[in-house]
Amino acid sequence: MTIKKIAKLANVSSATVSKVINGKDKYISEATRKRVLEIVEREGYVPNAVAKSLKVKRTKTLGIVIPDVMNLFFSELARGVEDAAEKMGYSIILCNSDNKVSKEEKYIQILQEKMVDGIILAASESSVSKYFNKRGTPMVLLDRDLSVDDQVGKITVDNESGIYEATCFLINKGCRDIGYISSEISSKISFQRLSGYKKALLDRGFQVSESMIYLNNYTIETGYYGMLELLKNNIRVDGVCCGNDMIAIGAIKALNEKGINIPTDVKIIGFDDIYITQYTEPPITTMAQPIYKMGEEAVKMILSIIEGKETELAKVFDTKLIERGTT
Amino acid sequence: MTIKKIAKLANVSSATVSKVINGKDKYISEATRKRVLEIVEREGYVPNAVAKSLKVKRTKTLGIVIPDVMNLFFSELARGVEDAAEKMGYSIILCNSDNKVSKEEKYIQILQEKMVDGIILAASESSVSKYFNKRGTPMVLLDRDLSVDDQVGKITVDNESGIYEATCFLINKGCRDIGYISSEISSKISFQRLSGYKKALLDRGFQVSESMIYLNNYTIETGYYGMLELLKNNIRVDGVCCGNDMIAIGAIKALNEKGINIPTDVKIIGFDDIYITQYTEPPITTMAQPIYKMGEEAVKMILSIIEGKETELAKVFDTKLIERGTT
DNA sequence: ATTATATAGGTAAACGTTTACTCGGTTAAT
DNA sequence: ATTAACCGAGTAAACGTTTACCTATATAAT
Repeated sequence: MTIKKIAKLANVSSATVSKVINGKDKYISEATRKRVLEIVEREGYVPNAVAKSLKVKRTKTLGIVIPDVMNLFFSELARGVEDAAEKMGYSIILCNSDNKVSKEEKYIQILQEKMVDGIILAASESSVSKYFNKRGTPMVLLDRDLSVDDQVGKITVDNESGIYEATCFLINKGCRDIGYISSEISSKISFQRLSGYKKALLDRGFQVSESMIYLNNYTIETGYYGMLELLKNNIRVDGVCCGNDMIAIGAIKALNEKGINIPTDVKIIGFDDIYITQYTEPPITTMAQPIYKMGEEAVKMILSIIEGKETELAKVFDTKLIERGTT
Repeated sequence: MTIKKIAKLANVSSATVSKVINGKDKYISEATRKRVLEIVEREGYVPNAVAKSLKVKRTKTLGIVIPDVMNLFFSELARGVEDAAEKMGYSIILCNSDNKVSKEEKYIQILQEKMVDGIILAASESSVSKYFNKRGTPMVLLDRDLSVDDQVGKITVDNESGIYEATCFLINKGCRDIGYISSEISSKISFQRLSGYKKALLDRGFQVSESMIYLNNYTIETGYYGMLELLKNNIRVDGVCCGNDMIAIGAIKALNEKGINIPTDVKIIGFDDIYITQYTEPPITTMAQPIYKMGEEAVKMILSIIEGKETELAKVFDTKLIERGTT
């Protein structure tokens, strides 16, 4: 069923059908309007959005590329994006980059070919600055900052001060030998977080010891092996600041296995506040990012760019301490 | 940049450009092929997939509608789907139904308008059988079975025998008072699971007590409050079979709070084997579904339907016991 | 010498919409 | 009575591809 066939059945032109379907029926009589609508209903007509998109040069579709939906942080981000997009009449194409620049680039190309109206990118850690935005598709960087020369929006969180506060919190709780487990500093956020940890230590009169720092990935495994490593290399460690909550989960597992009590013997603080942290044993104290909200903001920002509105291209959120059982 | 402009620059027809871009260059001289390709590269030409789709009536896009990506079960399903789709050159549009038929229907309509080549649906629990598949878009039901009259593919797991085995396992481990916490039986899977639990009890000479059964949702909260309820209503309970892993997580939290030891005092078994189960404290014993694989199979099946191949329209996987710390 | 086949490429319609523009007719204003 | 404004609807081009079909030349086969 096409608009033309509907038109024939209703004895009107395809223009008329188009108008009534799209509610541009100011100059359509109530009689024809009803008749057309009835036939549309009766015939089970489904509008062809791709034909429409070709004409109006707009797909009402957004692309989102994230490292991995199975990661709770990104699934919440994705959910925030999807919900906000849906409210505004947009669909989203989901792409998992696995933190690989090659996949990321490939996806961005495909999204541009599919003529998405905008791309929301949680860049892989080793992402380079330059994107061939050949089509000039509007883009906003989410969570992961990138020094990019194109005009792109940015939604971030203050990582350095977040980890700074987290570390200070551990110190205030009485920790004296505080370790740090996180990802390699191949990305800006990783650098900023490590920097926050070191700064806090120094500001409070502690020393930074490389044996107290374990860097690998933002994964549970890193937390697990990192904790083991810290325990092996140091006579004592009574607190550890984790680069994110996944790492905290892994660290807790390692401590549990070693029979080390949390929080009595060692205190743990995470970062992100993914929703599972409230259900672990013990529940994890963490520096919360407004994850879902950031997803929402990303679509607000990109829609604003798409609509050509005057837009503030950078929005940085604050983190917030959520104290639970691991401190 | 369009194919026509490229054609002009290369002094060939748009047909020729199209042919070289799509590799249908059997009858194109090496010279023109190179020239066209160079100009394409130089001009940063990006093919317009929506124009192509309109012509070839195929979008290389699949729709997936699931209750919620933030749920680890569905995010793994989604990941399996996305990976398999990507390998076959397909993109996916992600839709969260929140378990609501209204959203589900709305999304299916939109997906059809966007002319996706197929729809993979993890139906909401109260989904009704009939879908207005006006366009006749190929469809496969994933995880959630539905008695549907249209010709749709189905990927499922043997729920009844899965829970049956889980319950038997608890019995074999010495449990005598086994509770069951799960979702309302508003869906086929919920019915089958409850049925498996009851059957196991009866087959082994136990009685089914309604006070030992708590039904609500497939959520952590249900597990938490359900466990509390079971404890309140029964003199003793030494084992509980959970309708899924989220419920198990909630139940464990409740037990931990009550200072009841797992697995000594009460044993817990979950269902699904979402990846977080290995990292909880204690790690959760569960009946595993091949979640990721089921996602992959769903796209294999739908592509096979799309390509008009002779296809077995039902695939049911077995569950597998994974013994960990809660039993 | 004729015919067949392979090579290289062009023409133009079609995919299903939207929309600027046109065209009568009716009503209201001058 | 003329003009202006409003109604209701139709015409046809355009969006960017693909592809069936056509043309023309060169080579090979009979």
